[in-house]
Amino acid sequence: MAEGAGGQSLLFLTDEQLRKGIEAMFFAYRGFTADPDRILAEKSYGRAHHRAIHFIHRSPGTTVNNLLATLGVTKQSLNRVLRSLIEDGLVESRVGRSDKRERNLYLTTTGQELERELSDAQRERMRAAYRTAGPEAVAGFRQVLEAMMDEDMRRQYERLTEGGRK
Amino acid sequence: MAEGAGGQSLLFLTDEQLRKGIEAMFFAYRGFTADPDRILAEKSYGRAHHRAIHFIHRSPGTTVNNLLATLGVTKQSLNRVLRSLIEDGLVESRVGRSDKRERNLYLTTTGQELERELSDAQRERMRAAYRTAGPEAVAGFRQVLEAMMDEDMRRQYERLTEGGRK
DNA sequence: CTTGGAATGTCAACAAGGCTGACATATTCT
DNA sequence: AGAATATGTCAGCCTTGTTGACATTCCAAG
Repeated sequence: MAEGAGGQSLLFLTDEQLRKGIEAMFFAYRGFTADPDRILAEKSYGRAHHRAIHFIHRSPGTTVNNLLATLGVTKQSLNRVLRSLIEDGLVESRVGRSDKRERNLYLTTTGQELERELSDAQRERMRAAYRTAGPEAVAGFRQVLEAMMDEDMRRQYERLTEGGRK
Repeated sequence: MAEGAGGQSLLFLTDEQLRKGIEAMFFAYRGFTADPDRILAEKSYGRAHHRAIHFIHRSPGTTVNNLLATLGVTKQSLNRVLRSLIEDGLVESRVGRSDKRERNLYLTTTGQELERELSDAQRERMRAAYRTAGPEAVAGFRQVLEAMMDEDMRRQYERLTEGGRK
């Protein structure tokens, strides 16, 4: 039953299986953001701030335009978040060296501290999930997620993970 | 190097691996919601409407309180969304049979059509990802997602997937 | 029967964080 | 010199989350 031409079972492609995957994504993403959200709420920041901090940490010196592309929001939206982070002394914006129109973004010491706190919390949940599921499951997890991305996002993602710091 | 007491490699639990998983979740979730978002934008609905429609479809006759617990929002927030769906004739709200304080929620024919359109789009991307990654990867994907949920969410999730329609 | 509590709905106000459009400024490229 | 680029900013709008207050309706305990 439901055997493909190559004799391989395609039961994992039924609507029922796909629906389970969809609902798993929904609930898991809530868990994924829950811990940072709690920390951020105390400091009256939101997810938008977290995302900005995360990617500035990942690519220190990145420009505003780069960040816009990674986050997929408008400059007005990002600017609001960025302005508050700069005012609060978590992010530093330096005029570009070669091209003075650009602003290079860096985390300050305070910014790095918050980044640490947030990513520790998020990593801790991830680590627990990984440990529970085991290495083979983790490999599959990443494969499916990568296949689920849009082309542009996959490029962003690969640029980050391959070219990332060692 | 990095071998546990049982001789099993723990390299998949390094901060680097965890960070990749975190970023994969971020980008994949964008892809996950992209197709429904496009359809919803045309009809001037948002993700909140999609979520309500999805879970009413999954559990026809569910009460408002049930839906609140599943979605994790306040009744006021849900009520706004629900009201517009009822006004537009996508959702029907019937007074409860045994307990008349409760409202039982159902999709109308029109509501079912939109649900179909949305879930077709979302399933299509899921199917493509599943097919690319293969059945073993899918099993791992689900395992990690389930391990990532909060207790309450996992209960919600299991109640849905186990007790769900056949 | 009355009263307390539960479930629901509604109104108002507010905030975060998306969006668009328009415009200013500085800088670089042609 | 003029066009294009990168950024910032102002104003206004939308969705979707929040809290607080209050009305209604119904069930169940006293």
